[in-house]
Amino acid sequence: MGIHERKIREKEERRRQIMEAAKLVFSAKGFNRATMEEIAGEAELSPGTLYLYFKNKEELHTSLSIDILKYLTRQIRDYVDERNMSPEAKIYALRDAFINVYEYDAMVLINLFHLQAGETLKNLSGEVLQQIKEASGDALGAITSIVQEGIDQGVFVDKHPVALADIIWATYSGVVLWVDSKRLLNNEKDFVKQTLETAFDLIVAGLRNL
Amino acid sequence: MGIHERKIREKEERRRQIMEAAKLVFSAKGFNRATMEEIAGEAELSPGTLYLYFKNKEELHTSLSIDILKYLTRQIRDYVDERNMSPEAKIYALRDAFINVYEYDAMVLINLFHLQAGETLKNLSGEVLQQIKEASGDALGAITSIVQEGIDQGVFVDKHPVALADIIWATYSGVVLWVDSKRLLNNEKDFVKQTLETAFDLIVAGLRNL
Amino acid sequence: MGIHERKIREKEERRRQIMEAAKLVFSAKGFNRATMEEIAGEAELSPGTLYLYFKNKEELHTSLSIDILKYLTRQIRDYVDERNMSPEAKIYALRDAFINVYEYDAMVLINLFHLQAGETLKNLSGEVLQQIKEASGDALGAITSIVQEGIDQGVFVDKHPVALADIIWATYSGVVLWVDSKRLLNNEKDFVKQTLETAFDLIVAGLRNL
Amino acid sequence: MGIHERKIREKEERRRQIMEAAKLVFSAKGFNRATMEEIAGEAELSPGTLYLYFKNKEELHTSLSIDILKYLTRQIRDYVDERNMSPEAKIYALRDAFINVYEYDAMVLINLFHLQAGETLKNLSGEVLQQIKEASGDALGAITSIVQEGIDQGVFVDKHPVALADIIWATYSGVVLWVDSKRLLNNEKDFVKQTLETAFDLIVAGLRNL
DNA sequence: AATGAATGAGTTTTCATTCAT
DNA sequence: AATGAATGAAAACTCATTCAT
Repeated sequence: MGIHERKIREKEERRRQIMEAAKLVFSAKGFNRATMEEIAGEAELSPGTLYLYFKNKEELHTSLSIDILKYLTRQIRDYVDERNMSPEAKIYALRDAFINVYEYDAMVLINLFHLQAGETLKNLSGEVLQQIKEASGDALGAITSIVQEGIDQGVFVDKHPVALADIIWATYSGVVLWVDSKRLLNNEKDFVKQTLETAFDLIVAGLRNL
Repeated sequence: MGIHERKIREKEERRRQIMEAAKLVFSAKGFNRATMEEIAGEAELSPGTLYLYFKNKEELHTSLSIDILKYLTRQIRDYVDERNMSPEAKIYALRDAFINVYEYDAMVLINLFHLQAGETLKNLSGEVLQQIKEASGDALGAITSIVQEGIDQGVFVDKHPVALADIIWATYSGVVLWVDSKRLLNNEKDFVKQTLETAFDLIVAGLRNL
Repeated sequence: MGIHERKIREKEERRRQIMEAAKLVFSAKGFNRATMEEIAGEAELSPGTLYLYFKNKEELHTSLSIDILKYLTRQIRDYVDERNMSPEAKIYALRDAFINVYEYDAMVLINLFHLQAGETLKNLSGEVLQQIKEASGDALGAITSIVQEGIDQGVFVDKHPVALADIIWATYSGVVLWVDSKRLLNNEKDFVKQTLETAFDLIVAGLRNL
Repeated sequence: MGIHERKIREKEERRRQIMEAAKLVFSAKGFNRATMEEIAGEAELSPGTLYLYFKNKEELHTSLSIDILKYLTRQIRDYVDERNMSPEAKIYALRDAFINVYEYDAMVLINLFHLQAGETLKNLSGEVLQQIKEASGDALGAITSIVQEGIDQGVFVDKHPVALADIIWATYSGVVLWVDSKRLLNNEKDFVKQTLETAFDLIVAGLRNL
């Protein structure tokens, strides 16, 4: 491995280190109350260094979301590309992908939906907005494909597949956020998994039997 | 009408006037970028006056949410209390209540879900938190009653009614937020109504046929 | 008693009522943290009414001080005008006047010395400044007379009587403020009386024996 | 000198620079009318920078007082520790320490007594209150030692030494404040030194001859 | 590459005072 | 005379970002 590769690798590591710190701080404080100084402290770096790796606070925040979106898309694609599955089984596989991603990094996923739901979106710079748009377009596209397949095979109700994908996505984000908020409001335990399972039973029954 | 009643009425009117202005500004800018000065300007009042009616910015913001939650609860209760309806029809009525409320004041509803989803919740004072908790407890309770009735009559799938109510609520908020975010991201038009209709078809089919 | 006299009497009563409330609030909060609204509340009047009796907050505060200064001056003069006392006895009588005034209304006296010591003095309007100047000039004058008499009779050390009066006054205010501050800092009990007694023993011994 | 020492030294210098500016502004305007912006301007720094060195306005103000209290305590201790002096001479030395400190920095000393006398004390945070308490405890303790020594040697009147120290301190602060206030009220010149000299003649005579 | 001290724009909130009723 | 709603100026403090070292 040449010196050049090592440099690149080190740089990537440093990026990770910052994102890891940012994840913790954003999760604990939310976007606005999180300070770059605290993130820097958490990453054991100085504030100035953060700006060598991320253009600004917003971009740092968004990178977390883009990351998880890409991870989610990869997971979904894996299932979609597997040929020998019924559309119905694929929806359940989608559900498992959702649950996996949630369990892989709940904090970042919640961050993503906060971003999607919140005022932050309004204030995003065009460039970053574009990135988010693409990444979420990919994820939605993957879901749409599954639904489309089911419709094509006559197994699913014949509605506009994009609308159905929207509903699936909305249910996913809605459940994650709502359970998180109930956790905060009532100190309830985390029951995202169970809720998603029931939700998908409903969805599948609906898709099939409508 | 005595002088006392008129005073009270005027005071109430002034409160409304401020909330109306706040609604516009919070919707346009989000909580953080909205300034009390701008709200005051919109209400054609001085900044100081706002503080005669609301303890602080947070409380002003939250009263909007509590208001819409109460309005929503009233709407739902109206349907629940009507006896001659099948549970299934009640779910559709619930859907219509949701759509009504959305169409009555989309901006405030989105605000509510932003609040519920967002970091704001973390920073709310105990007292206000309690109010929100109660108001959303009421709404959820109303939904749970409907579901319970359906289960009791053997029409709906026999799952924990609170979990089902959670899913309905999560779908509602998820759809509203997601469509809003697609509108922002892709300049798409508002299709909350259609999406909710399809979503409830799925939900009802699910509740019935599971 | 005519209607006119009653009106005047009522007016005077209302002034008292306000000053009584102001005393409590200024003592509890200090000049800056005390609000006109709180004083009004304490007096069971509306804020606007205060301005019918006092030009502004400052004047209301200062009236308290002028009042106690006048009361103090009257007390001192009573002793000075009594002929059959040795200068030494008069100094002790002065001490008793000081103690009396302190016990009569410690809060207002402390207020006076705060005013005298504090930044408030810098910001007083010319007119009010003049009033304070006169009132404290009167009190100091009375003290000076006593000292002068002692010097004239050859009983007291022959120093500039104004300087000696200053020292007596400074000791009085210093003791009152310092004991008050020790009370606040260390939750000690009020020992102004004892301290003043010892202080005057020292002063008298000094005036005589120097 | 290493780079680390230089940094520390620079930091200390910056602190001084801010305190110097604060001293000027607080003296001219008093605590409340002084603004952080003006202090920053005087120090040729930006407002934000002040907050890197002092938690808030109050702490900046109090550090001035704590500084002068420590300086005063050091001065007094110097005299107390000198063995070959009569208690009486020590009291005169104390007087000179008082005068020295006054002449060294009258403005800050007046500020200290304002703080001690004023409403500020009521609003101090616990931590700062503690610091002030300790610093003034030290100063009072040093004075008490001197008095104690005189009592032990039978030269001074046998009264409670703490009470005597209180009187000395009260006289000091009373004289400084009263002369300052006469200066403000009557445009008189500064005669703290003379007044303190006379005051201490009285005190010493009193301590000895009572 | 990393630092971290300095910046300074931006916002909430308070409260003495006024004035229409 | 009394009210009390409305005013609006004023100031502390925060924090993303820069840049000299």
